[in-house]
Amino acid sequence: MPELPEVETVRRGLAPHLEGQIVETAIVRDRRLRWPIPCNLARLISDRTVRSLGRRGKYLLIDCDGGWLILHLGMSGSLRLLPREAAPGKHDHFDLVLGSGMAVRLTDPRRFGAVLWCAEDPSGHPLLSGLAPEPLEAGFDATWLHDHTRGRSAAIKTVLMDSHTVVGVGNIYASESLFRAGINPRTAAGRLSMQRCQRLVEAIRSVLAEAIAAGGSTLRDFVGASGEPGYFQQAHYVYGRDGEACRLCGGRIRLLRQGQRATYYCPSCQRA
DNA sequence: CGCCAGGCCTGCACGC
DNA sequence: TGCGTGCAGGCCTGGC
Repeated sequence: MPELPEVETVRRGLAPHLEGQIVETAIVRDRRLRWPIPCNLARLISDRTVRSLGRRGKYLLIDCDGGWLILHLGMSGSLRLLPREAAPGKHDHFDLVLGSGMAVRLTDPRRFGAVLWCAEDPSGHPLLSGLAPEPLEAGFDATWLHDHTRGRSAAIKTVLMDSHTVVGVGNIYASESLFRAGINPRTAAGRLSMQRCQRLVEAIRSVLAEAIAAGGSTLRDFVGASGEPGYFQQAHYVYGRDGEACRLCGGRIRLLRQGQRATYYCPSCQRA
């Protein structure tokens, strides 16, 4: 479920509870995630101190002072902070038990998430080394997007969701960003002008930044027993609004299928 | 029951 | 033959 704003919200919510904490141990209840959780993870991570909680794309990176824990939430993952003795539920596959008496618990019904250990700087890890720039950092700009898309006939919506183009833009924010930029999702990526690349970069940045800001309002509930952190309501312009009226022009929002993923767009506001 | 779901890696087929 | 490219498959459970 989580896209970049949700992952960033989780990061911000957890960071103050993790940084400086000793990891007493890790509890693995079900290793079968996207890749198996390493058997020896508890031994690798026990007694280390968390230096910082970072993020690269949708990956959370826990710097454990001599090793990094890489977390990914997949489609259905969530992390909660709760008392370490709290009884685990059916899909609570992993706990990081902290010296504070709390635990960070991974819940993931579909098990598309990941918990991996990396002994070296994870920027060189195979999963991270080829990733595109961060959308909210300087490396992602119109020049990059323009250069990166030259000669490509694939639809811009598909290209946006490719982590070699920009990280963190999932299905929801791809549709929302293209709407904000006024670009039809089927437009061939290679045919976007520099000006339209500029508009799209700005749209992606603002959509993500607003979603993160909205997520911030849920942080106060992060430690709550009922908390489902990382999920927050956002007023979408197109996503999930098939057949409804466009908030700008009143026309019908349409549903399209691209690469087996749903794309929502307004045919009159978004031109090729 | 079938279909759908916010991710993302892998492998295959294709065209140059 | 080798590359870039673009699909489709696969991993899972839960909800409608």
